[in-house]
Amino acid sequence: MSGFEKREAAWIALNRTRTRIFARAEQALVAAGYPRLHWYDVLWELERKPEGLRPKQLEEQLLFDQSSFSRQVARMAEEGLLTRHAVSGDGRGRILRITEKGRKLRQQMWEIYRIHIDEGIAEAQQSNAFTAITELGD
Amino acid sequence: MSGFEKREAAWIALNRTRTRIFARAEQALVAAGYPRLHWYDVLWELERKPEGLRPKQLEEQLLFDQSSFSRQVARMAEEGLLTRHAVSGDGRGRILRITEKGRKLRQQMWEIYRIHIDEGIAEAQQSNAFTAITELGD
DNA sequence: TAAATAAAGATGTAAATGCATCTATAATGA
DNA sequence: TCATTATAGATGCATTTACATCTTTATTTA
Repeated sequence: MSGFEKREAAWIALNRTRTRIFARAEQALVAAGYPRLHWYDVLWELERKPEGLRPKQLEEQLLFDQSSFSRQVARMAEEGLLTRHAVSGDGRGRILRITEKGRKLRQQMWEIYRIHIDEGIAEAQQSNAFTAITELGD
Repeated sequence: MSGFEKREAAWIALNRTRTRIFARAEQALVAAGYPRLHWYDVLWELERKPEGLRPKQLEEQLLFDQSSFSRQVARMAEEGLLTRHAVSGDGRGRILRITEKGRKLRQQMWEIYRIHIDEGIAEAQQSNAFTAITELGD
């Protein structure tokens, strides 16, 4: 197997595992009446930075489209999950901060999300989905 | 590190790597005037099954939403990438088959996609993104 | 410093998505 | 066999996405 073929096999395993876990977790979250994982990701990044983050930073971190994210932020603010503040020293910018409601929601979502991470990774491991990754060599 | 913490770390690495490669590949495909990867995936599955596949099978395989996929298939058929045939013995069903145009497009998309797989997996490897996966234990 | 350029974020609009529901056919079972 | 239930796929409709563009403020440069 060539280097590229190994990397290709690793990609397939990676992508499959990720897609399966992601789909199951989202299904469970929606079934429980919670938002989807791209909202979770924003809440999590904001929770780790109590001083707040600018939309631009989050877009780059999470690889989100700028305009879609602008509206996502507006929706999340409407739901009371985060607040948008003016930035001292840059009149163009905003600082996003998570709210208590946002923290609580993230925690509740995590209780569901974690189950699917745990089960999904264990399942991938048991079915040897990761051998393509461990056999990449160096 | 507990078993769960290890699996959680593996998930984070997995998800990050997948997201990065996926985003870069899609960006490159769109920039080159090609469709996105969920079209690619359908073309690829169909190319591997010359006898054709039913929408239901593809939905399950690729974890697509039924109604969205129904319309995606219609768009792909409009573009001449696949054909929809009646199924003998089941008046409800359809059989999807890739066309020559579909095969050609998949090949062209692959030439771009493969670069990002190769680079992205190599990069992840070099930055030790996979140690969380190799250290999962047994 | 004034003009030109860049950067951050918002918004108009067309297309895509996803839930609920519908239609048509198949399978089940009383 | 006829009525009930299940399955495959399509569609109405409201929401979300993403490209292009716009507005506002900041930075650069002539």
